[in-house]
Amino acid sequence: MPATYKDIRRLTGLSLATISKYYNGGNVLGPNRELIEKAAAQLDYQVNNVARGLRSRRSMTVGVILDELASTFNTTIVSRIEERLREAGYGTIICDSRQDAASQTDVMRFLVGKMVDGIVVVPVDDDDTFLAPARARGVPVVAVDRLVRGTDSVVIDNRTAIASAVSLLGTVGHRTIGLLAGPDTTYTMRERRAGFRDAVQRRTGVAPRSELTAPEHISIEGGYAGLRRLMRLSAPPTAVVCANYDLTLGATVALNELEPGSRPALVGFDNLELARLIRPRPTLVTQPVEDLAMEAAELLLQRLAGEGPDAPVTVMLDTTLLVGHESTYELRSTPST
Amino acid sequence: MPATYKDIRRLTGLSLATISKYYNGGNVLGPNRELIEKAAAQLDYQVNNVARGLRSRRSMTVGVILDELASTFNTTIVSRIEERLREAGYGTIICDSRQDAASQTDVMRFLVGKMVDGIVVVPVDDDDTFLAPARARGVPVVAVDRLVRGTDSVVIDNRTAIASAVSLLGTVGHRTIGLLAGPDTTYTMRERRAGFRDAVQRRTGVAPRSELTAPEHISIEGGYAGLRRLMRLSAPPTAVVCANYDLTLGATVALNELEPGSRPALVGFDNLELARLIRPRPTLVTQPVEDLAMEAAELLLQRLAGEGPDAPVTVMLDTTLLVGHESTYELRSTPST
DNA sequence: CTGTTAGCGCGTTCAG
DNA sequence: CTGAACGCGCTAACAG
Repeated sequence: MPATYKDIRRLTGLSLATISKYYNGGNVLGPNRELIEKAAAQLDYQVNNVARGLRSRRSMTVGVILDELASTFNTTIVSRIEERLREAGYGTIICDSRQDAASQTDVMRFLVGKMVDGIVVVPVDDDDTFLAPARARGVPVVAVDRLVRGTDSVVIDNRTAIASAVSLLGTVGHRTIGLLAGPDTTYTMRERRAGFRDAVQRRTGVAPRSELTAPEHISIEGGYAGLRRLMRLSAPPTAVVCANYDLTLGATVALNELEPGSRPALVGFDNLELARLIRPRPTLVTQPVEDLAMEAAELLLQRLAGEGPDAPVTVMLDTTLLVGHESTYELRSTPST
Repeated sequence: MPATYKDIRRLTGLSLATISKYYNGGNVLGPNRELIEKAAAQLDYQVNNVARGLRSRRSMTVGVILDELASTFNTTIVSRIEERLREAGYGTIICDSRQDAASQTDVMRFLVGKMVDGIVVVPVDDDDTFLAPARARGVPVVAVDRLVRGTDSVVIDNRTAIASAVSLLGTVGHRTIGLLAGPDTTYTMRERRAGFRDAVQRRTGVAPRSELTAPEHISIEGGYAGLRRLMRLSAPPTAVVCANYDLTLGATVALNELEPGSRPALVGFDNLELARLIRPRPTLVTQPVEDLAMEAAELLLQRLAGEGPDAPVTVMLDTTLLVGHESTYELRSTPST
């Protein structure tokens, strides 16, 4: 049975209002402060945030909905967001929608029912109807890694990211470049594929053959199967760009099974942990994942404080092309004579 | 401004008590049920869980404290626990203690202040004083992957896990076996190292030289550096057991940089995702991570329901030794003549 | 600066 | 089975 203001009142003789003020940064006389502090220590008192939430209409919790918890990208996002929000006193309720739209809808209702003050979401697809409960309640939502119309969004510049990879490969002589990317059902993949096609078109004057950009399942196995598929084409690519971490991982495994001489150059996406150790160092499109998370957290905190512009904000961050150490050789196209 | 019972009363003419009963599984007449349902739909009514929590003294949220969010092991744990608890109506507040004891203490206070009904924790080390706030409040705690005295714990049989790896290696002729493990500051690593020493002692009659079991930093880089260190010994091991996923990953990278003929046999820990693709398939000690999570969730739900034995429960699960496909060759010791 | 008073939205008595 | 009344712990007016 936790202690309450009443217990403190009993021990100090002060009124509830004074005690409340003490706990809410109001002005309380020195002697009274000490009285309260002593009583609180003795009672092991802790503010009841539930009662406080009922009164103030703020639960001091936010919801984070992830399309998939088991991904490095997302855990980094959550970790940073949680850290920043906790600093500000918010608890982070996490929900994994497991790439399932129906489950995402359930989770949204669940969170709104839990009276969260705000929501960060990495949506499973482009259908934003699941946001309805939050919108109806006026609960602020920040989308991460997806551009959602009518909602604050924090994304990376996907087109430029992929274009820079294509550009680098083109510079070192590659003419036939393949892309390993997921289906066009998400913003991210659509942008990356579009960025790829545009970049190739600009460089060569023609769009890449569709078999060079066919969608794969977004997974390690998808990357593995995808690279093998590309290399079996009648005119296989001499270089491959991967549009995602898992695809990069799978493609790397497949690559290592090929004869050294017949391996295409590879530009991967985002796998920083391993990148430091694998030799030759792979060339990578690197997302500023932590910045993405920080921007999302700050944006949400702003909304929670009732600040920020009236219109939805879109924050777009730049990626970095991390060129592999011994990549001059690695990236060079094998002469096609 | 969300709707309340009062709004429903206005639309139905029923009393607050009846409406409350409807939402709490009580007996309400058919016609009245329909009335309430219609009004609720019209008002887009949702129960205010904060108010409910104040009254019922249950916030219907639990806290999960992780020593590190950015680990596959932990994300799997969280994902499953979150799923199970949400089914039961509980929200999961996640907190990353980032391997820092002080931060772990902060987080515990934070969660208790948030009035969580229970806590699941993967502690950073053996010091359990951080549990004090939960104990003082009678908040049930379940420890995962660590044995905590006086607290419900769900762990794996670490000693047997490592012993089975040593046993397999011994069977195929290895006499000098190295271990890559972290320092003895956590239960897990202590058990695994002890299991290793015991198993080697049983097989050979003597304990392994300490340089064969020296602690490494638990990370990909630690595994990388550790394997290289072992191979530089005057009498290097012909086989190496890794006591953790990251160490396995790093050791694998280092292994691939060695001359094929001089590579030790490797038994890894837990890296299921990659294991399906890497050839030859590595031999792995596999933890039942999902079961671990489920047991923890069920145990906590039991405690939340006020059930279960009076004394703390320890659940110990078995691991599986997943023998690599082409491992008969891989695991065989190179004749040392 | 402090105390008094009146709820926040809901669950739970107890009568009826 | 239903309704009226009270209070969970705290905050937000007001008075003083």
